[in-house]
Amino acid sequence: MQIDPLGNWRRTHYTTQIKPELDGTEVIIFGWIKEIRELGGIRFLIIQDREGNVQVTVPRKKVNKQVLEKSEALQTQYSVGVKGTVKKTTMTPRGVEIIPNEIRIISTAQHPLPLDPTGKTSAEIDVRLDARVLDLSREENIALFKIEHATLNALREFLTEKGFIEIHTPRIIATATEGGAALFPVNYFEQQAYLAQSPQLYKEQLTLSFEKVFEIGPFFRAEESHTKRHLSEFISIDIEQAFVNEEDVMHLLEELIFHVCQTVKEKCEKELTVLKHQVEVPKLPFKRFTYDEILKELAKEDVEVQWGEDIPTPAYRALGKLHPYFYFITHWPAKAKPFYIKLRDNNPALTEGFDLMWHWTEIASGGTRVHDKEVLVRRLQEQGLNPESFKYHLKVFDYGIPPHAGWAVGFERLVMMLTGVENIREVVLFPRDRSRLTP
RNA sequence: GCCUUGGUAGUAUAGUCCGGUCUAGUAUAAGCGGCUGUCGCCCGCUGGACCCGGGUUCAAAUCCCGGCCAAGGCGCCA
Repeated sequence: MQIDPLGNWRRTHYTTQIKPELDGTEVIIFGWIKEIRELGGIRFLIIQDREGNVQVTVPRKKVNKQVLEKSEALQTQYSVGVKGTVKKTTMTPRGVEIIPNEIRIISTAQHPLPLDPTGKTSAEIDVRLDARVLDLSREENIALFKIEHATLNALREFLTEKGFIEIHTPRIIATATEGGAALFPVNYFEQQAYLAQSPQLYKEQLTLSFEKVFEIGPFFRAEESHTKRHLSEFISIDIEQAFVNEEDVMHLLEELIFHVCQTVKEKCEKELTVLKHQVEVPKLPFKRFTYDEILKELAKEDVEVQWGEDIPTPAYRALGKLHPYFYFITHWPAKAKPFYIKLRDNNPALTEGFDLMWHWTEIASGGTRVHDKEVLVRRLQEQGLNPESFKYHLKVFDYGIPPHAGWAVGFERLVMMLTGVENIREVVLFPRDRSRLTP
């Protein structure tokens, strides 16, 4: 197969910009052959680019020899450039087609492809992830990741508007930041290091200088999880703010969720249609339930949870049926929250920590933090952690650390909510989980 | 890590319970041919598969054992 050079051809229009008003105009489009419908005397080519697709019509007896030969050599997934004349027509759904004057085959594809290029036969997630780049070229996936892009923009726009400064904390760390989740070890020259599980301690420290900070970035958990909502590498949206408490950051969080839902609903109408999904803009304020209230509700559903323990997944599923929307769970017991979460002044058995739930999935978690060094040391010990391992963190508390609060949102889980996708691996370009390290 | 289910052409599936006309069916993708208005085009033809190893049996895709792989659930965790 002779490959044509790109040469001096440059795209004049995306496929979606080909409109009936351009009737008679010569255009150059680039894209991939998604379908070929051959009717003998006439051949229809569906060319897809990242914006959509358009039909190129090749009437055998009316086109030149070059076009005829090239169109006969085409196979699905070939990358092509088409220079042609836009023709207004009533015979396509879009009301336009392109009659080619010249076709360049820029890149070929080896058949059989690992996935059905037309998408008529859908493949399983494992097969799709093995051929991920090809999978990502499906219009559903392009739509999905455009929504992710819009979500990220909306997040940054909102937090920046609220006066937060974007930061980047280290991914390579010396010790476990907060206990809890397992870490991936890394060889750091002659030292043992780990991949960060969260920016928690760093972002808290930075409230001393920048007061209001946020970070959007990947973190790593070496957990054995095998579920539709866990990854070994995931994106966390973290904020931390000085001189505020739990209530303030919960308010900020619900406003952020509202803003993101509204923005995506407005700006991604086309993408949501492709995904056959609707974003519901939630009503403010979100409902708030205390841990005790949740336990009582669960008891009514015959789901018993030992007071002080975390809520097990089946119990969350039951909760999701009772509350199919966003809601906060507050007043968590001290035992169920990490050492840096502040205990309530009037009842030290409870914390000023909260979770944001969407149906049965935990979307975010946060709270007021401990900013008293002595309390922090005591809390570390109570949770079986060695204060010596946290000496660099604790030192910062001698420099005038302000009272502060913050939260972290699981970005992929937020995107799942926005797109209606049920497997977290679908919303990650190249997901990492317990058994997947490639591609 | 534990539990459950599964592994059949490139993809998705039927067949597996109850072993034998299974020479393994179908759809889609691919190749060839036909067709001038398709839009999941249509029609005809062609090629393409039982995860690996062992066992039981006259006979194994099918039953048994071991392994590998996957999906999902649980725990962990966000």
